[in-house]
Amino acid sequence: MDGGHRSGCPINLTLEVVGDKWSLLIIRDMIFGNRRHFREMLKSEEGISSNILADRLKTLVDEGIITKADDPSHKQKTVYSLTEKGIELLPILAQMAVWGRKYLPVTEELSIRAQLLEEGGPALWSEFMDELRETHLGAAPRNGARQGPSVAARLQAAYEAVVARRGV
Amino acid sequence: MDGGHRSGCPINLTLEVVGDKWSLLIIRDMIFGNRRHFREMLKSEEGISSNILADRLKTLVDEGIITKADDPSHKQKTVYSLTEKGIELLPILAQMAVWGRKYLPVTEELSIRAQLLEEGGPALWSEFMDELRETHLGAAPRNGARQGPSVAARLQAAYEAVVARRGV
DNA sequence: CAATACTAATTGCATTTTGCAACCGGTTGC
DNA sequence: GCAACCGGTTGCAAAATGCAATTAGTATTG
Repeated sequence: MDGGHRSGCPINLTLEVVGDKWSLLIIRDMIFGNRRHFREMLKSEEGISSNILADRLKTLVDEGIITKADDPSHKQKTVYSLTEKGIELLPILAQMAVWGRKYLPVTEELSIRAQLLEEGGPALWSEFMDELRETHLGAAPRNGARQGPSVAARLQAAYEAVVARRGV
Repeated sequence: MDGGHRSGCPINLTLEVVGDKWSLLIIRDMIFGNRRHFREMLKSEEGISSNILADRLKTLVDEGIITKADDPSHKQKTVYSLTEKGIELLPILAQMAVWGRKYLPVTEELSIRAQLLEEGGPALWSEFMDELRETHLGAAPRNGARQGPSVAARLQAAYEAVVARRGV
């Protein structure tokens, strides 16, 4: 009747899908690190192991959060892309970043992106999500899209500036 | 050196603390259901078992997200309260509720609160968090506090109206 | 054209976490 | 005095996780 769900509460259902220690980190790497291939994701900051990564990618595909396709440039490569459902996880990640930055022992270089995202607020998240729709869904740039460097590029530049200032 | 953390990324650190299937449900019940005692929390919609509940409450206390105190009205009762750190998890829950309501098979009576929270936006979340500071931290009402029924009361009334309309 | 490195995973196995049900000593209200 | 309630604890089975080695096929390099 209910597909084996514990309850029909939206928070509970969300936790049933992404309430583990790895799924949202994979989404984070896809969104902020533009990682699209298995080997790239395997090099996550936190050291995910290959069996867990393979399992989570399968689950995320089944849940409609990402899609999987052959990479035309390399017969053995697989490209993973975010769906609209996956792109809209960004506000959850953003709020987690706000909370983590405020209350947990973050490192400066890994939280500079979170700081910019917090300062930019929902307007910046929205701009970023539009970029992700272009990158992952092949959507056309939205009307009135901002000129200049993309949100992804600005976040990356800020990260690299911190790394450069503080040394490798 | 780093207290055993996988990385200093704010999203990762947040997931290390609340990245499981139960912790945020306990917080949800404390925030939206005003559940403060062990036996109340045990009756969660999803059926948490007592050993898991005891374990998670201990962890949440250790992490500074909730506090534990004797209930003066009953020698054997323990009252759990949210800390400021715990209250500020509300935006994460709210975003999860938005996403879950949009993409997962929620039930109407369990998502009406999420709908009101989404419509009210960050301003309503902020008002709700101020109420929680009064209830859990003994804070004074903020200046210019809204008159009339509290956010908690409004959410509860909306829930009960749906239940009444649709039958038990 | 053979050696090497890279691709997305899979396998086996040990450890950890979860879930279930029964149980516990003490307290409270009737 | 007794049933219901209090916050847990215990024992045990099942599931999830973590690690290291391995796989079969593909691309690059000398």
